[in-house]
Formats: sequence, structure tokens, C-alpha cells
Amino acid sequence: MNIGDASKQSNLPPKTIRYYEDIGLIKPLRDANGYRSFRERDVHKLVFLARSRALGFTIEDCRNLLALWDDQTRASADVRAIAQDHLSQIENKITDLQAIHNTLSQLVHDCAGDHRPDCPILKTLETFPKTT
Amino acid sequence: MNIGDASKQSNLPPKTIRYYEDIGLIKPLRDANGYRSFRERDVHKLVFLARSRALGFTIEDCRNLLALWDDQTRASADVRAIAQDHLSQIENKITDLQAIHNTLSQLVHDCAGDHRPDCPILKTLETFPKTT
DNA sequence: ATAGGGATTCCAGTCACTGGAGGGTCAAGG
DNA sequence: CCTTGACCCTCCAGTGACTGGAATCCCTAT
Repeated sequence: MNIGDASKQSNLPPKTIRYYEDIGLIKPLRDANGYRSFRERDVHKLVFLARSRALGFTIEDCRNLLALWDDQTRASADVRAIAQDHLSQIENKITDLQAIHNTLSQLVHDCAGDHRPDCPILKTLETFPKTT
Repeated sequence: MNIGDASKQSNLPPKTIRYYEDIGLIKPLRDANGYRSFRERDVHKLVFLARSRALGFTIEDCRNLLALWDDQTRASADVRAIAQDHLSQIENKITDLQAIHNTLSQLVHDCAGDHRPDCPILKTLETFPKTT
């Protein structure tokens, strides 16, 4: 299977697939003409990668998850640890974003948004304390 | 004022301040010895930048906000538009992260996390549909 | 004179791709 | 047989917003 079909099956752009080969996440074969030749196993890995990335795992997370996936003797605890760690990071990020959202939506709410030069948003950006 | 003091007052690392000068966000003067010399106005801008960045505005947003801040005749509507746009992006991001959080916490919950090789997390990464 | 702490520039690396140039390969139609 | 157009290849450079490090210079105090 050529890269175009692998791309369609995995929903990853060809550029990204080549990049994943570059950094050693997949190792497709090569045809005589130099074209990459993707086996079922390669496509399966690409699908796995697409989904892991969609859940926000980093490439290094993915590399570890793939290694565990390949390893028939892995302990599920190892996988769980990676996922749990990632989950905490997501929770922190959501908390941060919600704080930012609160501050910013208050600002937008307070702003008349008319033609006058007086703007509470800019005023606050000058003066509000770091920890709000 | 030297860069070290400007750094302390704005809570930005010196490297970042030099970078902000590189990309034209601030224009400190220079002393005879080549050291950057920060006026009140420069430090004020740095504080503004630190706070805007902490609220997640991009550098280009900040550039626009600073221009508006400098412009005595600006309309508050212009500022509000940037903030409103940014707010929508934050809302989208929170929604995405919450969906990811739901999926992932379910996975972690389902996973025994013991020494056995059977792992529902890896299984799901192979098979769950893109739009969950 | 020397030691330290600060300042300078410039180059390179991060993360995860993405865009583009410049070229080779293949199947179908004229 | 030739051309067209859709693929495919590699390699280089750029993104955003810094950050690290090397090599060097400046200033102050002992």
C-alpha cells in the first residue's frame, strides 16, 4: 500500500506519516521504485498514533505507548501510569484555562465596546495582579 | 534601568525581553556601553506583555493590543473584538479538553492497572472511533 | 590584579509538524 | 511513442515563543 492510501486509512497527512518514519515511530518497507510500502501492521500503528495524538499524548508518550503495545508481556499498570499522568496535565490545563476564561469574560463584559477610547480591558492589562 | 531590573519588575526572563526587542515589541534605549536602558514606559509595556501573555494572547494579539494601547484615539470596540475572539478560542479549547478528559478518565478508570498484560487503554486506542 | 556577577551577540534547539522546490514514477489517452 | 496529470521522492526552511549555551565584554569590590 502506498502512502496515499495509508494516509486515507489513518486520516494522517502524508507529510506527517513521512515525519513519523523520520523519527522512527514506523518502519514501512520500500518498493523497488523507492516508494514506501505500508503493511497492515504499519497502518494499524498509524491509526493508533492518530488516535493517541488526538487525545493529546505527546510524541514521546506515543513512542512509549507503542512500545508497550508491541510488548506482549507489558503490565497494564505501565500504560495506566502514562495515561494517568497525562490526565493530570489535562486537568491542570482545564483549570488554568477556566481561570483565564473567567478573567477575560469579565473584562469583555465590562467593556462598552463602542467608539469611545476608554477601555477597561487595556486598563486591567496594565494593572491587574498576577494571581487573580 | 538595566535588563536585570526590568526583568524583576516585569517578571519576564531577560532572554524573553531581548526576544521581545528582536521582534519589535519594545524599543529600549542603549547606554554608551551597549547595555539596554529601560525607561518607565518600556517596563510598563513589559508588564502589559507579561499579563497579556499570561491570559493566553498570542504575540500578534499583543502587538495589536499594544498599538491600541499607544493610540489615544482608539475605540474600545477594537480591543473588545480581539478579546472576544480570544475568548471564543479559549472556550473551544476548554470544550475539546473536556471531551478528551472524559474519554481518558473513562479509560483510566476501566484499567486494572496491575501486572497483567491485558490493558483496555491500548485496546481502545486501536479501535475507538474518531468522533466519540 | 582578580574574582564575581552582570551584560552583550549569535547560533542552535525545542515540538510537531507544514510548505515548497525540484525532481522521479506510473497509468491512461491520443 | 508522447504527453498529461496524479502520485511519489528528498531536502531545506519556517512556524511560535521562547530557551540554552558559547564566547566575549563590562563593572564593581577586594
